[in-house]
Amino acid sequence: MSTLAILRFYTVLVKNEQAITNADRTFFQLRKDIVEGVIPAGSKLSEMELSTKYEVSRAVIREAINRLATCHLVERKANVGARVVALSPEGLIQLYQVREALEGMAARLAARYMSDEEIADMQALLDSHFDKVKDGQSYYQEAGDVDFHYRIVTGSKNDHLISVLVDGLYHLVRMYRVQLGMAGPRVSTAFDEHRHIVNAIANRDEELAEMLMRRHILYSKNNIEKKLNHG
Amino acid sequence: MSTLAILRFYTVLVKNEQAITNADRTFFQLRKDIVEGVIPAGSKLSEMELSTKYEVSRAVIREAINRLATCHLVERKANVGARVVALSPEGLIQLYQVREALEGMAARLAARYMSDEEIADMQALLDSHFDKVKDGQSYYQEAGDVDFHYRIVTGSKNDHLISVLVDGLYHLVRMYRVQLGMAGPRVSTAFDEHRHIVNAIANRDEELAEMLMRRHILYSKNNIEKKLNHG
DNA sequence: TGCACCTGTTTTGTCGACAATATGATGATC
DNA sequence: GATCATCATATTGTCGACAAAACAGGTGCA
Repeated sequence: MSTLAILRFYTVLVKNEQAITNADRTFFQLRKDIVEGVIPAGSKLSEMELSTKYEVSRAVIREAINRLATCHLVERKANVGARVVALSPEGLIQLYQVREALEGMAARLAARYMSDEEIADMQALLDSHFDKVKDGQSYYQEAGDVDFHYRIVTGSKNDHLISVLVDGLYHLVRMYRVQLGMAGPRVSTAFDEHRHIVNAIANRDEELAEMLMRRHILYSKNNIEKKLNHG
Repeated sequence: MSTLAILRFYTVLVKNEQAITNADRTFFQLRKDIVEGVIPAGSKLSEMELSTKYEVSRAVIREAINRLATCHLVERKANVGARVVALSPEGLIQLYQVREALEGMAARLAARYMSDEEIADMQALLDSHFDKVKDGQSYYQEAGDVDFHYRIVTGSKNDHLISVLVDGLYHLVRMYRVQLGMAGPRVSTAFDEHRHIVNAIANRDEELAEMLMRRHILYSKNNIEKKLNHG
């Protein structure tokens, strides 16, 4: 995955997040460093060390770490401290199991609740992605994929779904992608799957939309598992 | 719902939680008070006020409030403070949409991963519930329902699923049940549904287990909606 | 050698005080 | 009378210091 794609991804995912307090900024920075592996997976987070490194008080670090714990990016133990989560094949499988359930439901609800305008926008987005993919600019695929999934999830109009996925699981997904280095390909096939899902949503076919989304994520999981085993 | 059932519920849900730090205790207490309406839904949480009331420092209260925010029981705004979530028909519907997705997947995974012994235990549990329901001790139904769902979720062996549901959504579900006063009935029908789900799991029929669980939750949602509108 | 215990050090948990921001009331201006 | 600016108040954000708990190293004993 190119640096440009990473940047674009971040822009998409973080577009509505703005840091107000110092704790916000520290949280965002820490999250970025963990996801991108600057702080290694499985390593211990020392409050003192981080407070000197990021030039804020321990209270701010503690708040940031607590928020990281809510995204499941770190795990805290009382009187012991916090560790960055470890990446494992089992963890990846569990992550995709939850994605399948939640994003499947998101697609169903998107078919029910998205406005005609939102659907049209998403179709236009897909068209522009198609042009780029056709032109060989496949490095946009990662960002395009994220953009697509992001729109479906927000289209569900379900606050729980949105927050669990966007604030939580997606960062973990990205952490796996970046650190275990899976950029795809699966470009063209995934693109067709996106197209089919949007069509189902446009037809207001909830059942099909959910089924196609679940398959899409299942395929994606299988693809990643294959890479993990053979690569 | 009787006080006994409430107590039993809590025992089940909280059985593996033990308070280590002061923040733990305060968090549990605050969560209890919010779920049971001692602190009213939609009300503002003042850090100073709570710190005097619960006799701990503001830092402890802040940590507790942060954890409440991760369960979606309160919402924080920077430089403004935290409010207890408001209960609304829309919120209830969204909550059950997510439950349907997650617990459906949990049932599927339970059919895949639960050991024969765990399944046998669950069948025995259901038998004992059946005896009690038959004897007219229907006040155990609520606790029995919770116990059943809890076992399915943990049976999925999926840490994300477990934490999102057990640490998060279930408390919100309980908050709706307690404060909008829905104790059932639906006792006997729900019981049959439980039986069918366990049978599907015992047969290792993932597809059926998920479908039945989703219907079970959907029925439950419809039942509650009906109560909200007509009662 | 292996295990238990004690002790000094390090790290986390908790506290009270100060700084920065929002809130609400008061008054001025159109 | 309504709207906006200003200021006092109250609340949250941040900090540094102390208390309590875990950790590591060494010592004594079986």
